[in-house]
Amino acid sequence: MAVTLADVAARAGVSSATVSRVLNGNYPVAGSTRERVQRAVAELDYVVNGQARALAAATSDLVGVLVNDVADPFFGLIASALQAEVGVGAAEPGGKLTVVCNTGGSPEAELTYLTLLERQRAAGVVLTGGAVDSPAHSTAVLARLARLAASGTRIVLCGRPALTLPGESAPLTTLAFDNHGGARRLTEHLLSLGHRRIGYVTGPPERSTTGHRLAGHRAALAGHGMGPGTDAGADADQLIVHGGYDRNAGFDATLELLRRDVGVTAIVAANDTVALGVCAALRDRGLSVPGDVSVAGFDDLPFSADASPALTTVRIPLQEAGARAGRLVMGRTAPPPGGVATIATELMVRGSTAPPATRRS
Amino acid sequence: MAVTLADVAARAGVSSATVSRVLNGNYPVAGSTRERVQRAVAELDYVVNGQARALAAATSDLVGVLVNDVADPFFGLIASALQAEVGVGAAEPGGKLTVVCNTGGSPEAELTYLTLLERQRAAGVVLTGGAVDSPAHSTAVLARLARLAASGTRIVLCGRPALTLPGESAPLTTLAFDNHGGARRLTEHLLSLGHRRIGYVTGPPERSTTGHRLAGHRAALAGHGMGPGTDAGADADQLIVHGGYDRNAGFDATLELLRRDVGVTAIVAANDTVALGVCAALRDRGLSVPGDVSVAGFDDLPFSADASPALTTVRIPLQEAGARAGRLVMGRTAPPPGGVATIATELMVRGSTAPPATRRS
DNA sequence: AAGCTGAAAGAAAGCGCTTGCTGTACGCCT
DNA sequence: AGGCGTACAGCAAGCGCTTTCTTTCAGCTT
Repeated sequence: MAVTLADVAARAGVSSATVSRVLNGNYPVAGSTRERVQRAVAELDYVVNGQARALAAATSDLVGVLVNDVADPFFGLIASALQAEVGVGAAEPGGKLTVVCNTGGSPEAELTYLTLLERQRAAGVVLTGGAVDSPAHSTAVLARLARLAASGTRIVLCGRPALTLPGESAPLTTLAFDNHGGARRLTEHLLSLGHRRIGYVTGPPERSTTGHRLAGHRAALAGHGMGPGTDAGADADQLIVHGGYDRNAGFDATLELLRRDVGVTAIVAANDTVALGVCAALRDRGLSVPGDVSVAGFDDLPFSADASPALTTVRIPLQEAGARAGRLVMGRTAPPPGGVATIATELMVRGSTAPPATRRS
Repeated sequence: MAVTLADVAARAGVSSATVSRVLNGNYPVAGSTRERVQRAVAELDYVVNGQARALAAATSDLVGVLVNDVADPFFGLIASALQAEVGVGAAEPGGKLTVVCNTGGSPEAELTYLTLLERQRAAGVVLTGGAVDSPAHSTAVLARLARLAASGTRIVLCGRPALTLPGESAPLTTLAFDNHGGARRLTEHLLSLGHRRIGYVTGPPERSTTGHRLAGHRAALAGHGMGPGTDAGADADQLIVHGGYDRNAGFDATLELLRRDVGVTAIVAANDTVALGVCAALRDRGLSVPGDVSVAGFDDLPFSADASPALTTVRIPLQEAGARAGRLVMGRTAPPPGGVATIATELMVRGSTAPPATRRS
């Protein structure tokens, strides 16, 4: 049915080995022969069978990327940039296809997709966000990754905690986001505006990012003498609500915060999506942003600049990170020394934060 | 290096054919033998080589989806739902990996990825949005699709114009969005609010969607006696600005519309992203939405409900469409009769549209 | 003119799997 | 008891390519 190498060879009057060599250009072929072969290829509209090639040459044209959900702009931006980097002019030899796997944050799905990618002998795998910090899961993932690495699959972690393979000294290649620093600067910004009662809506507890951002927030408070041991920090826990990474979590958490009646003048959200929910809840209760309560997010997703008021947030250069992960997984770039590179984050001050309303006590 | 079928066979004391049969479960194997094989598989941690399997069985575990850009929520939602549908419990036999290809709307990229997918002998291909309505391109794409179809690759078009393979009577399986109807109802909504001067910012001219939406808009106007031939429709062209699908296009187009000073009381945008730009431009000029000018979008992307004011728009059930495309491309669902199914759109009335401000003439 | 070199082409052995066909041994029928 | 059908299991032939090793042959050297 389909045209094969042999067909092309027959038409060009050469052996299939020669055709293969013309196609791959890694062996001397006389100019005239090359031309004849190329003509035959064009005439027959021959397209190499990637599976046969992969089997024979023990290579693969696939790169996998594990994301929570590619519909989430956070992951979409990473995946998009990665794909652009990996796909290269696409026809170019070495250009690879990107397999997107939505894990939904489920450890089982993550393992399953890892197996599927191993089955396809993927050339590389990029793991993003979704890490669930359970030791059991980490162990299982590590086992899979160890086998992948052993079989030559390049592995890159992007925005998730560094992982060290058993028996290795350096961790796997990792692009870590500076969540801690970003969160710290964000809270410092609020403090410098004069806020002293700052609510905080966390992300899902099992996500490592959640902890890092919260820690940054606390570091900022501590730096202003509002640490846990201090007077000002006495009811610090009351200002924190545990949420999740979606809009509704922000909405509900905000209602809870208001119910506690702790007098917040600002609320920091786990990320921009949550911040949207926070704003919605505040408006729902008749409070204006930032007139009554300032709101800040994290990630600087595209919609954040267009929200009204525009959201003060912390920018993570997701596209740069995705592109860099792409280069790393293709082996076009050397891994950072020590395996781990930290991606800087940047405070974006916009309209959703302002000094607290002056009120008589 | 890697564990092969033969290794498992040796360990289980059977032939590799038997191992293959146990793995595929498509041939009778005695219970005791099956068990022994399964134990060997587990002990050796065997993972089948997908490429070898694909070559031998002439099957593939890949499904490709061509999108403009997966970072764009419009495509991200489709891709995500598609992936979820196609990936099935993932381990399940028949679960396929989704290859995401960003074409950036470029015809060449589209062709290149189609070739790449043919090379991998993809089991199916879903083409979304990005169609550029140039005849040359259509012809080239058709040629590629014809070959793919001939080799058994299932093809589904999602949100792009139906295409008929040369020599075929029925078009390829297509999920078409009812852009025309949605746009018509949207404009009718504005008309019924009392708007008579309605600006329109189009999408990119080469996109088929652009034409359909604009046609729907015009149909609504015509239905209210405001067609091109009428008095009211005399300067209809002045009310239309040609734009693109991004925020800046909306911003610039709006400024242009205001510059023309045609007295618009409402602006319909090509899509939600554009609408965001429209709102930004209006605010930039000191106009309030919907106080001074009503604004409407299209697509009902997730951020639209959270914009403030919340955006009146036309909902396209992108996730349903993606999931359905997934089922079709997997052959789990029969194609719609006639090949083409139209996906209904729904008017979502929210806060960004209101009756025009009463003004003395 | 014989021998050598090196470039170019071919033969053929796999890569790891599936599957049609060929055994083989058992149970069952008559 | 002899012949058959049935249920498994194995053999071996590919799937379409890459790549090692061999062969061929033109062009030089001495």
